[in-house]
Amino acid sequence: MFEPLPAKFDFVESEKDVLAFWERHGVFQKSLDQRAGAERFVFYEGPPTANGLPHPGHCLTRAMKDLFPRYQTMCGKLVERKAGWDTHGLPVEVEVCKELGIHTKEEIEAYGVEKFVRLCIESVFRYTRQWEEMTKRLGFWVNLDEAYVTFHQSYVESVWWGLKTLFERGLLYQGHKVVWWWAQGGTALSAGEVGEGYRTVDDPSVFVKFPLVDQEGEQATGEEVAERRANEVTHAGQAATRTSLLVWTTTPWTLLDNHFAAVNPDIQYSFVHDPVTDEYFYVAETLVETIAGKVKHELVPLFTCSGRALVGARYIPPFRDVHYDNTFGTDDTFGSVRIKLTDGNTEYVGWRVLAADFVTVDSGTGLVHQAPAYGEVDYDLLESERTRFDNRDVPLLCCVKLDGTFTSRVPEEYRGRWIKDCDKDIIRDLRNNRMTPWGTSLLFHQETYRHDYPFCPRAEDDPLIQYARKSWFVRTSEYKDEFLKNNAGINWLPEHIKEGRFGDFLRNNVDWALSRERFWGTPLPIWVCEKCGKMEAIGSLDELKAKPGATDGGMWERKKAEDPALPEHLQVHKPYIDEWTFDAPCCAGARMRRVPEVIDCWWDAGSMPFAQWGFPHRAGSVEKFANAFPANFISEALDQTRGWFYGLLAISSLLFGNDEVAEQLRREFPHPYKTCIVLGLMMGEDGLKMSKRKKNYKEPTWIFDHHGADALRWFLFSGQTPWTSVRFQEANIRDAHREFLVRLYNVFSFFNIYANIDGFEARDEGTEGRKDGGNDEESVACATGYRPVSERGELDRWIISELHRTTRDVRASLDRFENYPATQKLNDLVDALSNWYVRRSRERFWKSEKDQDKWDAYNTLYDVLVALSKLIAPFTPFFAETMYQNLCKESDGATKRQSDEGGRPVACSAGAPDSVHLCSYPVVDESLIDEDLAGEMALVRQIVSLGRAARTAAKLKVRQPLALAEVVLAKPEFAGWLGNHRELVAEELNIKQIELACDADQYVTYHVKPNFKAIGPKFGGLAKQIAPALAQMDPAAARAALDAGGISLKVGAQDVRLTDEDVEVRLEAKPGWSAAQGRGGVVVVKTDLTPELIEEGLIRELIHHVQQQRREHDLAYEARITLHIEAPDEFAEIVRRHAGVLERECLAPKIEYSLPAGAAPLEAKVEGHAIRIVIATQ
RNA sequence: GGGCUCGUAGCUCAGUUGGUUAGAGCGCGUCCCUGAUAAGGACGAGGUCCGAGGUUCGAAUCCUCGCGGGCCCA
Repeated sequence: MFEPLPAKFDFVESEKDVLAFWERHGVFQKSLDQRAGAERFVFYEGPPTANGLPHPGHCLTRAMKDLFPRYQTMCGKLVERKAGWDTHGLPVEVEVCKELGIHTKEEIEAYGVEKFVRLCIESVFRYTRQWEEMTKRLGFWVNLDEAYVTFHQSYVESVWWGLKTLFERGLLYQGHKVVWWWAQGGTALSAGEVGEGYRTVDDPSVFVKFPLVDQEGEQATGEEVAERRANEVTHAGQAATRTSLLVWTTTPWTLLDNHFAAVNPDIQYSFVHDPVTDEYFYVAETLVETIAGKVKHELVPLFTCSGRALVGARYIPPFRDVHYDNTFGTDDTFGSVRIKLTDGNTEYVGWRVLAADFVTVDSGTGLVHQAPAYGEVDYDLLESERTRFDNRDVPLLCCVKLDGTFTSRVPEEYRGRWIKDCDKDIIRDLRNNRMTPWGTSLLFHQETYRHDYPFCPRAEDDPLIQYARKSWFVRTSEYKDEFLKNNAGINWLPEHIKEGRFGDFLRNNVDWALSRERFWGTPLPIWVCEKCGKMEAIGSLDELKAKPGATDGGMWERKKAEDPALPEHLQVHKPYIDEWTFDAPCCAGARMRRVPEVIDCWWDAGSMPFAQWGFPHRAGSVEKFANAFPANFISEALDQTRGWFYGLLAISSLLFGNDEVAEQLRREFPHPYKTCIVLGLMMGEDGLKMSKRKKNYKEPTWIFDHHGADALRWFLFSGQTPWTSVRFQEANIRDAHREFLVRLYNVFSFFNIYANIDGFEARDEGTEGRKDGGNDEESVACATGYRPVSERGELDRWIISELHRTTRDVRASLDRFENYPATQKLNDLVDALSNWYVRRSRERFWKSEKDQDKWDAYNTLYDVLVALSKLIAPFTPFFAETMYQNLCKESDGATKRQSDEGGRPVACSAGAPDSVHLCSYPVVDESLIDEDLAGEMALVRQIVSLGRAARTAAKLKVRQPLALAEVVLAKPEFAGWLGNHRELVAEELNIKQIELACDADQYVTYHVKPNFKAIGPKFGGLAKQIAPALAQMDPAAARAALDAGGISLKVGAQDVRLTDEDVEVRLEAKPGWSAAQGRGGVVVVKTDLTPELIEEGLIRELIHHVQQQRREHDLAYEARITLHIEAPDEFAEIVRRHAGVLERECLAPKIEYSLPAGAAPLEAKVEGHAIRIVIATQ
């Protein structure tokens, strides 16, 4: 007996029961215990940033993270799944600030960093709870109880360990980074914030002369330079000394810190004469006319040279006086100082021309003023220039203070003023006061320029400026090649990420800007000597405390005493950690103090492979890490490419990619992940980003309550490839659910109903079991009427074969981490099961005899359903469990029947696992796959489909029996196949006889068409001409030739011989026949109706009405009835003749030809006969 | 502005190493079935595979350019 299924199955409610069942029996834990000691399949959880509520996109990520671990577990692997939470960073601070109604750093400090940080911790916990609920309800099995948390002391100390290692290897250094700086607020803004603040504004646009320094006496370097200088003299003679670079900028205030001018080495520059002032300029050749147009007078081009010929040229900057001091301990100008290069030569530190690829001729002059403190590309250029010098000694020129005002270094009129306010005065200065050595104004031209420029989103009137800040970096660029090598071995899905987005990012690697001038993050573990600046990295709190003279002044103890609830983890956070100082080893009496910065929280997340275990400080962490490194599989959405995916790879390559690593941890690339599935971003219903405000998606909890977790999961897995950026559509969830789960449920329910009616038992001790010859062990099949598949009928063998074909395909797909094709195969199997196997087998289940054929049907359907429950378990774990429990377990938990891995039954006493998730994933038994049978059945299904189309065309409904259909097959070998299944086709189409037409010329015309896939490679250019040549042949002759071994053709001058595989015979129905055509052939239906056929049709109609009545009366399926019928004599006569059919079909052993008194009859018209029916139970 | 990616039926999406009737589900139309039943099924209509060039015997598929959407970075 199987637990009867409710009339209305509630997927949502049943999922809650399943959740409780898993909880009660600790199934997740059992699934791990069961694999203790087994080979591991390592999974890393990318910690969600817990600063917002989860949305359906997060469900996709978590569903994917669940699917493959479940599958691998069922395949016998040990798959530990440690949850994690990303808890640090600006988003958390912003959230807290919103609640407090503050936003600047000063305001936070005024509020109190201690109080602020405690609010951050609380904020993090509030959201993790929502995430945990979603995680559980979705069925994502992950160990939440032992989740790693990035703010935990052990985690922070692991990160410190990594940073200390890198510091000691010289890979962690302090430098500058150009950020978008909000001067009035005194803080840098994140990219997101900057993006919000762009506005269109008019800025000054100035064209300024940078007079070239007479380089007489200097040695021109390179032929191109020498040629240029010779050309100058040729064209300008002595006047060549009156030459300037023409430079363009929209930020005049940055001119005070001009350091270089940049040209593109690969574009052409013109040397032009300005007849108005009688001086000479260099500008990009393509811009000469534009610029001449601006000043409304001619500029005469004299010769051109490449940018390369200008590189190295020295010039006088407009504000040379600003840096005209003893920066280098000399009294000379900045521009005439030469310092040592790494190659032993010397070079000027500034005010010369550099080559830079980023220079374009889109606007300006093709010569770009460089102020590295105020522009990212400018700064990068300085950085790359610095690598040429010993000690990278080139200074950064910066005469602007943090608050956006000029320092005292600049001319008096600008001192202390807001830089943007100075633009006008600077321009006036350039026009009126600042002159070239030959006495012309430095300002060549001035206008306004309309462009987008960012403002502070919190203070609309404050323009942001690019500004270089001191910052800590990890020298990742030195490991670029290692990164690329590592990446080369990673299995990326989709593949293009590897060389595309991710590969590009790696190839353009720049040093990781690690530090953040914020409060809530992992503190940078660098302590600095207050006297000499010597630095030291610390790897753990214990290490810190053990330092000579280490103390925090008793702060922690005091605070802890004040409030015992103070979380211990805060010991390693600001502001507490900042109190710790210790004796400087370098300078007597000096203390070591921590730098103020915290680090980028992406670094936290990227340290997760080792930090999740507290490596290397915690007991046992080294083993744990070694056991789970690298990961077989990770998966996150596309936006993580430069976030987590990069962080993991970079940190792992830096820390574990070299020979110094302990042998236990040494791994070949790739690490720390071998396969990475990159998910598409989920869009809202309107195709835009999901937004809580716009309500363009449904909350996960809403989906769970209305459709269920399985429905959502199946939609996510089967709706599209996972890297598609899918539009969230609620209707699609409902559809996916109906198409697959409801259909499967219907089959399951069908089995449940009839198995119980017929008393089919998976465990039937009353039936003598029989040995299973395929199993070595003393295994016994003990289901009702069990016999091996090979002895069962064709339909049974077919569906079992389909089951194993599907199993093979699904396993292959999942082994490749491809869920989408796997779901399609499963869908096909359920379709085949429901719409062919069950439909074709219904009679076998319904008939009253309990014969072998019936038991075969039950055993077959049972086996397929049990296997399906396991096959779908990783995808839809809830419904899989429901099916499994019902099919395989008594309600008391006893075992019904167990199969071994090959699907062969073993002794009942073996005991089935308690949960489908403790079972092994079905394995393929190749011996049960019959490819020929599969092909035949596919053809039969197609022929049936064509037959139905033909009937539809003739307007003959299936209830009306027909005498004959002719099937004309495209390929002769099909005939043998179809011949075996004639009865099946006949029955399905309700046509008495199916003929295979050999000579079918009366119904169809033949076409012989080339098979391009075959003839293309064979004949190349000739292929195109073969098609018309074939078409001209007499099709009959062509077919005859084919049978004789091949067609010989003359194509042009060439003789061509085509064999069987080179051509395809197509059929087309002739007009006038009720026929349908497909690739397999043509089906022609004889439409003549005989009186006998019409009579049968009438009976079918009658049966239809009787069955309708049974249903209306809600009769039990097996209830016997008496049929009362009142009909015209000729109709009653027909009924009498077919009483046997009625008895069988309607379970109506007794037929009365009068109506009982009092009953309200059904009145119907059957093909013109008015009849009245009453049914009564017996 | 740069990089990556996508553009296929009314909608949401597949489309295997380039091969000649380009698929699925939903929706729509016509109909069937009714012992799985507040289900199920059949058949049909619907496509210049974003546009333009190119490579090739052959292009939805490869290349170039353009248009439009998305993401990341400026």
